[in-house]
Amino acid sequence: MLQRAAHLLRLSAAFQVAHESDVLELAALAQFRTLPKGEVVFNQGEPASSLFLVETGLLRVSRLNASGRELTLMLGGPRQLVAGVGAFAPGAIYSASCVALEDTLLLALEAAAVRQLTYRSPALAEAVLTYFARRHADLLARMEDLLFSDLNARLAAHLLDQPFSGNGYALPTNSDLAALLGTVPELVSRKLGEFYRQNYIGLHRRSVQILDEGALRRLAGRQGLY
Amino acid sequence: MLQRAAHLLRLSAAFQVAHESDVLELAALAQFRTLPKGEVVFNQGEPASSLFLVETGLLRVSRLNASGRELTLMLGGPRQLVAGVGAFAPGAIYSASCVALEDTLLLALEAAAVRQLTYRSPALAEAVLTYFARRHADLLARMEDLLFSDLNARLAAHLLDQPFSGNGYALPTNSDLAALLGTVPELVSRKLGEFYRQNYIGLHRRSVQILDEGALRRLAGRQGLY
DNA sequence: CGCATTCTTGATAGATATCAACCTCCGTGG
DNA sequence: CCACGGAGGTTGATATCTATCAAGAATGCG
Repeated sequence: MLQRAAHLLRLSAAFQVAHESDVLELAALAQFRTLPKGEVVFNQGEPASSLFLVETGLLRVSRLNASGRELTLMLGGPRQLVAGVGAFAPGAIYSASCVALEDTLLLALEAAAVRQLTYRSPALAEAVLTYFARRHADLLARMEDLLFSDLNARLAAHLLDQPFSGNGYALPTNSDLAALLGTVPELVSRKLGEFYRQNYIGLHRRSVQILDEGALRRLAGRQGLY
Repeated sequence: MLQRAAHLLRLSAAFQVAHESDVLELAALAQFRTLPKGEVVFNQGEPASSLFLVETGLLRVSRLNASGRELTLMLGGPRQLVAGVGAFAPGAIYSASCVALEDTLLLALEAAAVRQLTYRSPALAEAVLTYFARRHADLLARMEDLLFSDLNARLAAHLLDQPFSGNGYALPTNSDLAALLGTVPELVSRKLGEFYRQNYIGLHRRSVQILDEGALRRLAGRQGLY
């Protein structure tokens, strides 16, 4: 179990370059946990007691705003760290909520312990600081995208970024897509319909295939994000 | 000079809780620099060789997007750190540009040296990590605000957040305000006009006074940001 | 005083959000 | 096996907000 935890830690982008002894110390503090689909991992505003590394499954981190709209900040799949920044926040309060979108197996690390270890180990501090800086840059890019590109561009970019394994990408619900793209379900439905009618995509039973990649790239107008 | 640098470092939010010996080491690496108003400090995409601590004056950090719109990410006044996150970015590339909005006196710290020091000193690592986490949370709040509140709310919040020292807040140009609020100059002009006509604010020669704080708070619909 | 920048304002276009109605699909239980 | 119910999807009508373009007015600086 400890070996498995160490293995997962070594694979993660956040801890990748940390020293081996740090990895082992982290692994000793870690606990595997299984979550059924739909389970809440943490809620915005709660004390940030843990951070999480996904082994298998998928987590969604999102913020719910006052008027009921939801914005998905990140999807955490295998090897991804969730609540990494939150665990270092002053006051250590989660600034978003997290739910399992699928049955998920994850490694939970106690936030306070990780903080102490990180402060003391140069290699770990380097890994974590670099990870934070990257997340910051990603967030800036995302913000700019949400602010300055229109929904056609965001949806096109999202579709292009899906790994089209075999035949088609199974769409999440329109609500979920809307939360990812920063809009509402109705507009997702409309835009998907438009793309379909213009033969940019094939669409059958919530399974999408890209038919005209050039057109989508033109709409996206930039390198992929999401 | 070294004492002055150390003093400034101790006052900054980012390095505040660091150990005294770290402060002295940082101070030894630091150089004061004076910039005339309008001077470019760095440009997006350049190698991030330095980070900056403002002693007096004002810096603007902003991103210019493909279609020519500008978004101001932060204003760095006295005691504030600029490019702190960028200096730790993988590849160490500035992810935004920075200009002096006023004549500015700042302390320049060599990024590579700061990184090394930060990795090695637990107290400094803690200060910097905490600072990063706070910036991350701030950025999330800003993003949500730009996405989900309308311009009335953003402008009202901005006005409420100004320190109304004595009689009135001297507005920056409409372009500058637009970059702060994520919109275009014309709309800033219109909204300011509306607020004035409804007697929410007094407006004379680019100097604003709040006349109806309640109305502005209602528009803002939340605690201040900006 | 004249020039250049910025500000203001109207007209208009376009994108996004909202509300409501209806439809489709799918699983469940009678 | 079929009927039912509910969640999610689609679509139209409409409102609102934001952006754009262009012209003229105000302002400040040399």
